[in-house]
Amino acid sequence: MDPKLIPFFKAAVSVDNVVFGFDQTGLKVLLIYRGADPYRNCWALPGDLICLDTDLSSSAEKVLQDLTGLDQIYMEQIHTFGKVDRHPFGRVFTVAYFALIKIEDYNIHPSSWAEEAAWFPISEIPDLPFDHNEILAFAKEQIKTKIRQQPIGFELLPKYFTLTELQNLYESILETTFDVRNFRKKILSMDFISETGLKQSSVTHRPAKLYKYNAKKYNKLTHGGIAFDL
Amino acid sequence: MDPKLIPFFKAAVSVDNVVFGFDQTGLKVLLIYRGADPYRNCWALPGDLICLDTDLSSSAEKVLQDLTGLDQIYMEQIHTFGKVDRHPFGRVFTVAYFALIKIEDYNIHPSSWAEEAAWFPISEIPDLPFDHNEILAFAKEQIKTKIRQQPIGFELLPKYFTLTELQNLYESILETTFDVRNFRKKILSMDFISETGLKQSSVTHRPAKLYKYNAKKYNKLTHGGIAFDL
DNA sequence: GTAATTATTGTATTTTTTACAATATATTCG
DNA sequence: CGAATATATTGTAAAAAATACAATAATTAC
Repeated sequence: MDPKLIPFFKAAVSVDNVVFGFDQTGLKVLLIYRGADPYRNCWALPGDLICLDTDLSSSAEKVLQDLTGLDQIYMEQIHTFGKVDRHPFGRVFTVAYFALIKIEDYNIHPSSWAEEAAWFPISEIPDLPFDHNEILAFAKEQIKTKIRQQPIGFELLPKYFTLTELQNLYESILETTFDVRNFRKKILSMDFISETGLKQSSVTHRPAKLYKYNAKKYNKLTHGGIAFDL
Repeated sequence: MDPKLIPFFKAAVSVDNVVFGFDQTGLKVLLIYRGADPYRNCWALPGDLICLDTDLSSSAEKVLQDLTGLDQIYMEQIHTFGKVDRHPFGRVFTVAYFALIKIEDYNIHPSSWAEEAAWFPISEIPDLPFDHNEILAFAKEQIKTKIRQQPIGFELLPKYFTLTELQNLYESILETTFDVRNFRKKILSMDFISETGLKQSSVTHRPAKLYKYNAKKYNKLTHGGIAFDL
């Protein structure tokens, strides 16, 4: 390598994942308990340095899988953070991703140096190391924008869900409320969720119909240029 | 440094800027003619490796200024590209930014190793080195999305502009056409462009009124939760 | 003053959004 | 079995926004 180039090739790159989940009590974020320096014994976003023989997008998946066991997850890059002093060990740029998962469909297995993993309500996030609070705030804004424009909310719900659950999800993420009738009219008019014929069971009141998301119909719609917008 | 960490700290990070401009003939992108390896004597996006003592966002500005003389420009991060083999000299991650400028307000001064700088129509971009064509395609999509949701189009127009120019800008970027009456109604109803009292001069036909963008009004609007959307 | 060129404006129709409350279906308990 | 409880489901009228469509106005060049 040309000696002039050497000082440029001394950076590390990491990936930090903001994994969102949703249950009846609202939006959650997955944090791990760090069993490695720096910031050992802190809750933090699942993230790690990248091996330089692996593509960035593959690294994002690998980091998440190594720390939590999560595999084959919807992930999207959101932003790269690169303040000089953000990492105590040297110059580390971090690429943040967000992921959306159906909590009940996965067992989280903390591994590698992640000693624990747990879901934290979005409103009860502790102080996190590095610039992780900033990353999380960024991700939260991103998911708000995104969920209004693309049907990613379904990634957070079980395969079969009720319209009330769907509305709760939107209200929770967007921090607003919708009129029940208007919400249903709008969602159903978009025509990419369909009835399953099934109903809720083991509830102590009128059971709701179960619906499912129909990605094919959405794709057909968007190919015609129609945008999802709530 | 812990010996285990050494292999991670061998990456470089670069910034690549997609600078958009606009004139009567449409949307343009600023390219530079490379006078340095690799890909010497090629047109490419203005981009360079980052000095590791500088924050990422400052680096983006610095790289653009060093290569083109452009300073104090509206810039926004769009995506980070990190394929293993994207750079022949080693593992280089690149953070792409887009910038919007009023072509006539700036003189471009290619400097450092940029031998020339020139505006290329968006539809006539040559084959570019690295993954620059991919980056540009990404930026083009981004600007389409963004311009429909935030009043960034004004960054591309002179301080005083006609409604026809504004419409041409939107039609050019969104690759569509709007009805003249409806476009004007919508833009004016948003109430953040105002008449200047001035008119076009030295045109060989009825002169158009000149308008200006009023950022204060837009900010007042958005604080009330109203979104710009075209 | 006539031709050429672009700028500007209004209205009726359709579609979408909004606001608002009564009825339906299930379980539990007495 | 009936009443109480709890949530699910549905319709309509009014307001706002989007759309489709073409005639008139202001300037310069000849």
